[in-house]
Amino acid sequence: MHKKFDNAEIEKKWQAKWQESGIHDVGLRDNSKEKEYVLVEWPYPSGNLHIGHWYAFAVPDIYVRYKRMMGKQVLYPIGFDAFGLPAENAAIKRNLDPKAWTNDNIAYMKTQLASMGNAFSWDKTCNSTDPEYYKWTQMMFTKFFDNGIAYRGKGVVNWCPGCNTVIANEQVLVDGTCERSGDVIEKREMPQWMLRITKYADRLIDDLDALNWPEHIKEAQRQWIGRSKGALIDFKLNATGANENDENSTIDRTISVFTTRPDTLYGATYLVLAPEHALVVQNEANIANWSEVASYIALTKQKAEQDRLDNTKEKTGVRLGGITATNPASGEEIPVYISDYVLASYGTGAIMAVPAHDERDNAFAKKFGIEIRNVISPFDFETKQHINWMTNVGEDSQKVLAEIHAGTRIYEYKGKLTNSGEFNGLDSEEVKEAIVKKVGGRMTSTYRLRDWSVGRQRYWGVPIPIVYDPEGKAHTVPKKHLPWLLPEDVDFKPTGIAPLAKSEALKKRTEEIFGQGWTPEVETMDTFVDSSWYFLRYLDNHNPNSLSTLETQKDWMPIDIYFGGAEHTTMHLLYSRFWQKALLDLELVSESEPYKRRINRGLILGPDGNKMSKSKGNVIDPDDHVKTVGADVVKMYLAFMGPYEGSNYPFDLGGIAGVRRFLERVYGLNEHIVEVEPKEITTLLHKTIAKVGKDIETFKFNTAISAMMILVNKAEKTGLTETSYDAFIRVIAPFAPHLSEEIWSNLGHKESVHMTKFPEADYNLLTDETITIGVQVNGKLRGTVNASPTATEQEITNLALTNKDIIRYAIPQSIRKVIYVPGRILNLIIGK
RNA sequence: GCGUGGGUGGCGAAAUUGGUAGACGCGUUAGUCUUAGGAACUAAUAGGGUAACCUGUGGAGGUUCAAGUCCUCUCCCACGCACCA
Repeated sequence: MHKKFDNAEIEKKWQAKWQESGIHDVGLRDNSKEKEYVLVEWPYPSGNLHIGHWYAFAVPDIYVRYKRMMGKQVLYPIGFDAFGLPAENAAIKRNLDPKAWTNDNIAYMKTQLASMGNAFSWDKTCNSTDPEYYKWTQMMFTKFFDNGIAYRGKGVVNWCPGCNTVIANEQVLVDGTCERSGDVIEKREMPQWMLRITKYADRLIDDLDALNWPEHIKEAQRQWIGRSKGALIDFKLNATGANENDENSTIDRTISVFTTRPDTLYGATYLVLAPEHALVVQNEANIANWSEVASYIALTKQKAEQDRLDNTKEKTGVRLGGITATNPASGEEIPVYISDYVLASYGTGAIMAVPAHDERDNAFAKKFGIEIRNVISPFDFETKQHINWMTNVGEDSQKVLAEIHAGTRIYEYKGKLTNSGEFNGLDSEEVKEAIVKKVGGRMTSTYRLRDWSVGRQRYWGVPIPIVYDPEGKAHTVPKKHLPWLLPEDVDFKPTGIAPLAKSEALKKRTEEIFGQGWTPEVETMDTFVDSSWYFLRYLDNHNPNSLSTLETQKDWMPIDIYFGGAEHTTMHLLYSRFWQKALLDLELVSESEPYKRRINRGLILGPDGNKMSKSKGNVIDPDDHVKTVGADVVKMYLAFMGPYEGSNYPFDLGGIAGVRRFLERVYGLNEHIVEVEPKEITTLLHKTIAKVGKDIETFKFNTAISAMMILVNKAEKTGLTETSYDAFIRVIAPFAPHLSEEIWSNLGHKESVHMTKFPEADYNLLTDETITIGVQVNGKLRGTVNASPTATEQEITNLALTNKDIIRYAIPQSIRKVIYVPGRILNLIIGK
């Protein structure tokens, strides 16, 4: 029976009562309860909540409420990651104060968040733009600086010549132009504040093993860090031009390359340098075709890294005229090229190219007519055996082998060395170190991961707490001067110099504190810094003396479960893990890993199947739906759409009415209360309790809801006892917190339903009296039989053979074999 | 291009992890009730076929008594790729 309910009224009433009684606050530590720290990624206050925020916060709230009803003390905080580009852009565009814009947004979003009715721990909240928050961000930065983790390095940025400033990747259009000025963006190397995350690369990979994360997330992190083991090998450079014998020649006579395949050294028939490689510019005088080289370098600066690495595109490059290198193994003189498929940021920015055994080198060598020399053979000449995969090649293996030996087919695997002097016939894996030793190289690892560039030439961020003495040496701002406040007398319109450089107040403050001639750092921090430690501040958000005490951390850390978006898999998650480890080394935290468990939620797409974005105009505003159908319905519908951890769902409001109907039925179920209910209802109730609990633990809220629907459908027909209804309301309470509270109170309870215990399933009540078993004949389903769960194979077979659907296919005499899977299926095999 | 995930009815999905494919919900169709319905209730609903049956989980092969699930190859889609957060 449907019974309409006034969602607006119910929500208002209970939200007020919850707030008044403070039942969602965590309060002080309760030693009688186990702790559970549930973290959701804090939002950027962009202006208003969209449906993605609901998905991100309201659905995990089911888990939070369930855990509380299971007797845990649960921390479920929320805050705002409020520094960032959008505030600054809004400020530039509409001439607003970024601080006011941000604070207005936060205030509005807080009221919207309250309308969700989540069990947020509002007593533990924070905001990255609050000086009481960012003073700790600055304190940690100064510690990092003192310990060599933060340093002044060099990084590549997007430079817009039109705006005369650095611009974000986001502001670069696909064609490589600036979204604001339309100018072609140039890659420019500039001095940058960096954090030495690469020093932690091995720990970041190795510590993944112990984490209870989905394997795919761990793997994505491993790939992102990209550890590869190989060798550094020096090649001698020769200038064959006029300057060769010049004492004053600036030529650097060796170049170091990184390779994962030192075993192929004899096959290195040329070298390739990244166009940005320092040696190229330094050797201008030795390079015969300098103008050609220079124009190629200029062209490279306009290319995105992704395009440079695109293997489907034709390789380009320029040979350095007048320069050669000596292969340290074979002693041969080989040509040197520059090409954009080699990146300055990876390895040493230079490679030895082995075109017979590397696809990219092969494509390049073919285009430039360079010798391709086979040095690894998949054929063992001694034993006359093909090695591993060769035996599986569908083609004529003799032909394939001949092609490999002739250098007309690439072979990228291990094998036996050939054309490699004294190493011929040896195993490619075993010979690596010997070759490296012969040429005076060394084994090492390199990483795809680069140090984290944290400085930004922007206004709306945490000021980097560094000042420079009159000699230009950097010093940290002492702790007593923190927070090192963001000045407000700033014009942040882009003019080519950092906004903070225009602040008189900052300049004056610096001189007053440190003395004449001292100048402030004018860069602010990347916002990923703020979100690298916020979960620590939640724990101790009012503490003026510590970012978070070790005692508090020991209570709550590591985070039991971290819900977030897949887009943060590599960057945010890696940065914050690094931050935690860096803090551990400084003895500021108690744990080496911040997140015990991580779940990436699916992505809610716009109705058109694209990612929601304001520019595409496909953003769904949840407020209207909350008004018409209610917060419980919106929340439950989102939970019902599909598994939480999973794929992407185009948001379609069509189904929301079904959830509303369901809740109306739940509300009307009190009209079906009976003195005695059928046993099957009791069984079903206990099955539902067990299933809902299990599904919440595994974030399959969708099937939990479907199980509750099945129970309600049944109970409406047969009736249920008040005890059962009472239990069911507690089961649904985490999903529909407002309505369940209303029903609970109507049932005469004084205490909040959310303060009660989640029901326990009685395992004695879980077994059905009869089960249905599918009967197959030769693997095809031909009928079903009903039997007791304890029936034997013989009894089931006998039943099947009296069933006329089945007997048509399988007469007893024809049965050759019987396969019985208890409680599931019976397969009768007939025939010869 | 590289990395990660995914492809099952008209739609969102489920499938006890190798065992009755499509639970649950939306939508649709027919009927009931109603002054009325964009309400509620009842029934049907993967496709083909009058039926018996046959076909069916992106595609092609394979393993198995049995494949959405395992193996090989392949096509397509989404997300991330370091200054958006």
